[in-house]
Amino acid sequence: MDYKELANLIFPNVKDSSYYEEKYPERNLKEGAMVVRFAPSPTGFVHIGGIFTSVICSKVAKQTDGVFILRIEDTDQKREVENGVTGIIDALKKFDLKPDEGMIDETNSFGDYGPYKQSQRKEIYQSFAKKLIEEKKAYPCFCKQEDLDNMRKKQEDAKLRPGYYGAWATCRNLGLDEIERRIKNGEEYIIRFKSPGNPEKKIKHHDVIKGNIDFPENDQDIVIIKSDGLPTYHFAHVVDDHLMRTTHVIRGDEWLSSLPIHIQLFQALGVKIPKYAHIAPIMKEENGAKRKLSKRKDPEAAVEYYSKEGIPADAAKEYLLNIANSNFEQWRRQNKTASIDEFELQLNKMSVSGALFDMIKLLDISKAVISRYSKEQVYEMADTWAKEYDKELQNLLEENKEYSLKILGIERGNEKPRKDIAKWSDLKDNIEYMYDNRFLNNKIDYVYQNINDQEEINKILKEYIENKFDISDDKQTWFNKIKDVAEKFGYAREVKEYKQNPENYKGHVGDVSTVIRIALTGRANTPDMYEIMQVLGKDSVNARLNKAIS
RNA sequence: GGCCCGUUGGUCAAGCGGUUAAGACGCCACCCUCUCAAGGUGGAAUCAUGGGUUCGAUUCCCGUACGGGUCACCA
Repeated sequence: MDYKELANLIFPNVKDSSYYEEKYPERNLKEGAMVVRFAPSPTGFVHIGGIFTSVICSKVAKQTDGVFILRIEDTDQKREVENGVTGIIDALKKFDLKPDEGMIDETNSFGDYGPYKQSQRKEIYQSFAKKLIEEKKAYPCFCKQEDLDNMRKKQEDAKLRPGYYGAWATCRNLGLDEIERRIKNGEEYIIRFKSPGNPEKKIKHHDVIKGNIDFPENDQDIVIIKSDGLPTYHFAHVVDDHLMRTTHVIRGDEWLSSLPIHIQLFQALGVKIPKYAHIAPIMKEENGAKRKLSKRKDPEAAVEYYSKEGIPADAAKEYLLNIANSNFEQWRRQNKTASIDEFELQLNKMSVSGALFDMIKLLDISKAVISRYSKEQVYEMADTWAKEYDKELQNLLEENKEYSLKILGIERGNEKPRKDIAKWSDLKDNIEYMYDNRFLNNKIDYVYQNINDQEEINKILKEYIENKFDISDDKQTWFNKIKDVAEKFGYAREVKEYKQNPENYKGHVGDVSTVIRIALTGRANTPDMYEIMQVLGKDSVNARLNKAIS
């Protein structure tokens, strides 16, 4: 028996690796085009870090006329969750991240380099594992978990580096006959890579984000094919990214330390090593300590959170882009209405260490993003959100769409649009009082401010509604009339006038307009009152002020 | 513990041997103003630490401290 026969004994029915090399040829792309992939596991929880990686991948692919692949890494069937792939696809859709190749549902994909789900690529991995066995670069290992545990214990007791390497790699030296006998005997085994590494030697690596890093060579005989026939991450990564002709592996930096393994595997296969960009995770501060955003502890780690709160996907993306390249903010200031597609992301400008997640900053960005939307866009997005999360808001918006649009249009589209909505869940409180059927039928708790004598208030409101208010006034006339009311009752027409000689007046026009505002809306702070009256209309203004008087 | 990586205001961060150490969020004050939001102006606030190298270190080197990652038939 020789190694070729051994390889045949282990993988009798797989194609030669050259078949796959031909099937998935070098891509014919223009110079500098980047082929990248987002490769999550379908474990049932889409982490914002995944969206972060995807945003970066998709951006970089688009910028270079490259390819953005969605590959599903489901080689661990124990952790897999039902509809996990669908969850990932839906999450990407929500953020408008469109892969150029990859999975489109639980089992189907599009693109010429598929399948894009690792469990469907079993034979491919086995083909390459077979090649390694033939070349004596991999071997079957019969060690049981128990054997490995014992070995580890001995190593620990002797204060040695743990692991399956060198002299500890007992199955490495098994004779062919023994291997054959044990396999034919039905013993369970896995395939290990026979590492040629020497930890005394260093390998040099240049990471696109992290820069130059030197590692000791790997000497662990890592598992490449598990007992269920599926590959481990390390092997799947190398085979897939080679066959998919990935140019840049963009992934979380928790992978950085296994890089020596990956490089070794690429070399053993005799194929080109892609460039790597290891991104730092998004962190969270807790009791003074930094840690990765955790799916168990931090609601904002879940993509679901953003949907629930009604934070627009655009806002989350801008925030993420801002974490990725801090010059994004500057670009945004100079290109206020441009699509983020026009921003050029640079991988090598990304931070080497993880940024703390800052909800306040996100919300600030979100306010700016929403302020740029047209009233129609706001309507559509808010309504879509409300359908799922807030029926009451949905009713409000839909019972009179034209009217709702008018409300949403207040102070929108100006030079300096309002920035008071950070998320759709804020909206109801922002617009609710504008609807007569709510406002007029509900009991309103008027909390007046500087002027709070009810008689005085009634005098002001009556004067205004009976003698002054005219819906057809232009803004200047409208405001002059409020000043008239102020003057009539002993309040300064101008705030400045009052501030100079406060003893001459009971107050100023601002106090008077506040009375009207509160009577009109039930609140002290609102957008521009003139616009509000215009939207409400004559009858509503009348009814509201009269309601406040009585 | 071994191996990697990192440390500039409260946060995100520019910076690449000589700078008054940008900018943004947040905070404070003022201005604008019919309220609020926005906007404008200004302010407080930073180079972890000890040694080198250098005419000169935030920047380069070494140590220390602190933080992060990783050491599976998980990805």
